[in-house]
Amino acid sequence: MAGRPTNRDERYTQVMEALVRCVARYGLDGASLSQISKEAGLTRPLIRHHIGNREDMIAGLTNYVLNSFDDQTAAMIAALPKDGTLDALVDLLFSESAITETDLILAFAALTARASKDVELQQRCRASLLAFEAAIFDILKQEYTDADDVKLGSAAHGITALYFNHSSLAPLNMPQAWKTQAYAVARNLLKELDPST
Amino acid sequence: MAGRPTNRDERYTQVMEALVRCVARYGLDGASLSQISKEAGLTRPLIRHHIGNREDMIAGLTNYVLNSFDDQTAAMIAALPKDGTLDALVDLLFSESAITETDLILAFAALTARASKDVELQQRCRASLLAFEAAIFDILKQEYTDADDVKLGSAAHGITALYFNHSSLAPLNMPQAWKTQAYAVARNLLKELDPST
DNA sequence: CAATTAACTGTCACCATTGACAATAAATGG
DNA sequence: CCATTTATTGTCAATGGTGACAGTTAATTG
Repeated sequence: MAGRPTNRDERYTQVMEALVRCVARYGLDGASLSQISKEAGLTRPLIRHHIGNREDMIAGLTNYVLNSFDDQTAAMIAALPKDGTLDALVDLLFSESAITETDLILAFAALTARASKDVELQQRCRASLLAFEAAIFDILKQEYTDADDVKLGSAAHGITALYFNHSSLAPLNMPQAWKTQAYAVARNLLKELDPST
Repeated sequence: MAGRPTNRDERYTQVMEALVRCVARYGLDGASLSQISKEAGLTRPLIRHHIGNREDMIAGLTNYVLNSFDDQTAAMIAALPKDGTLDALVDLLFSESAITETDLILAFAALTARASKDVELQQRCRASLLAFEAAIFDILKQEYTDADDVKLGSAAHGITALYFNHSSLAPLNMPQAWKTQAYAVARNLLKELDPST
């Protein structure tokens, strides 16, 4: 006989989404559990019941952020069309509609800053980042099959850097001209790979 | 008649340097005043005597970080040699010896993340960042006097993004191959400006 | 040496946050 | 309708951090 059905998974993501927003704005230790629970629309004792104490929460956040980032990387590959791949890629990374994912990158950055004190965290963040860069590389490779791998690697690195920088500086609300420049530079990096020039 | 000579300036920078390190590792709210004072080699009541309460400290940090960043920008321009300017620039930004300044960029990033809630901070960070990018632009302009301003702007933007990304991800202790790629991409951006190709 | 000024230390009360637990309400199976 | 399981709420003691102040020591001038 089974009792009341659990909603742990639902509550879990509910809290994690709120936590990502809080961490993006206030840092890993900047928000109290009350603030977080308020952001999640829940009570403080309730999030404790479902997730645990603060330590458990940031452990959960780590998993959530890194998994989400990896999932996003995989989804990015899957979502690209057969033709016009590169334009679609640049749009995907630098369009305004990626606001939700901006908080994820900011939370990733917050974890990154702490990684200097936590070897395991350091390794996991590094792996996710390298996987992202490798994914970009694969996409470029698929488009420019006969290009030099070194050049492809450089382009992938540059685009990754532009993307992280673009997302990390989102809170500064940079002028439109600055944002469009990110587009332009990304395109320039790709253009240089084009064998027709 | 004057009493004991003041050492406020000395203590001030002493605390600020410690604070930059703490903020870089633990975030704006991640370190207690005791930790900070310990990092500075002082007692907690003493840093209060010289600087004030926590609010005063982060206000001081904001000024310190942004001023230091602006100073660094100015010093960067001044330090460049007459010939081989661009190689020197890339070395200056991406060499290993810039470890001290890495914490400054990380602190800058911490302030940036909070800027979404503080309009004045947002403006100041934005101004510093744009000034940095403009400084890079001027350096490039000086070297390639007859190049297109749009292309120069793109290159300046790209180098800035690479530099911030490189510094922000320093805690991840990325592999050497990754770091040298930052060099390579920066050089590629400059190479494209070269009229001889 | 006296006076003065400021650095430095010791200490304490206050308060927000946290962790924990008991009690209640809700939903499901038999 | 009962038993069971879990969500949800209410509440409280303990902890840690903060702010503040009184008191002490050190350095400099006349």
